[in-house]
Amino acid sequence: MNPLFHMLFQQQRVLINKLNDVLKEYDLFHAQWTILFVLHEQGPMTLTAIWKYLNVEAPTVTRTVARLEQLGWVKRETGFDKREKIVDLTTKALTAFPVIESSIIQFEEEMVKGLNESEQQQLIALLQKMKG
Amino acid sequence: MNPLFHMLFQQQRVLINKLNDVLKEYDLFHAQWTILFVLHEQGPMTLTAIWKYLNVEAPTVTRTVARLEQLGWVKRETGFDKREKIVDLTTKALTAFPVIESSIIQFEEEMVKGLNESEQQQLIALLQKMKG
DNA sequence: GTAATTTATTTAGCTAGGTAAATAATTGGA
DNA sequence: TCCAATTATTTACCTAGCTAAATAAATTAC
Repeated sequence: MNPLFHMLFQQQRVLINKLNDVLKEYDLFHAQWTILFVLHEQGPMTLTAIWKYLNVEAPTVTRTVARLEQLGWVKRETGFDKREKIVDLTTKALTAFPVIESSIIQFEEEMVKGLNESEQQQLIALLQKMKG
Repeated sequence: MNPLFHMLFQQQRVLINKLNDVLKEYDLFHAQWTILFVLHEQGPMTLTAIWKYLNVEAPTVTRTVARLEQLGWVKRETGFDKREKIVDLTTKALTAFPVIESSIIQFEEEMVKGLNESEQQQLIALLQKMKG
């Protein structure tokens, strides 16, 4: 196995586990947080808008949004087009958001503190270049 | 969300999907192939040796090895220490290995062809550095 | 205006990661 | 020696990707 690929896999798994660990305090998992983050950034979105934005498949988003609704982070309403469901943050989510976000930012800074600004840019550029 | 993290996540998902696509021809998934690869490299191993080597949790390996056994790629035998199971490749796996491996090598080369040797080294080094 | 096609979402079922706890065999200590 | 602790594996059950196919609503073509 190409050592670069192996490293990407390991790195990503470690990152997800650490992220989940930070989010544990708020009873969230990383994919759930990602959706809350996107909704906070973009405002109410349809399911299709979410999965296209995140570049994952529709059923994955359906499931995670359903879970977020159960947990009270999100509400779903049928749109004018009755096929689509519009997803929006609840007040619970809006209230909790800044606190969670600051935890995440702190974590992210901790994670990349081994790299200076230029190295981060370089890493992003190299990853982009690999996207053959 | 930190753009670097976001990119790592996307990259890894794209990579796994493409890998699975290559392996489809052989009725394998990437995690299954990884275990076959390790066994080919290291010879017969206990489950514990495998999950420590791959740096994943034991139940994940138990499940995947069980599936590989069902599919006839691998056999399990109890060791001298009756707690441990020793996993080994079947003749089917040994026969198919070179063919699959060459597909994978070709795929890997295709994937990194946007990067020259020094860029690959650089990328590995930067990822390593992030491992805070 | 109705039938065919497209689009949005969901359901079912697979792989693959994780944790927590159960079981069985081995090892160590009093 | 025998009981306690450790170790190897498994089971049960989460999250989170994926594909394929079902359903329902909207759009298009005739």
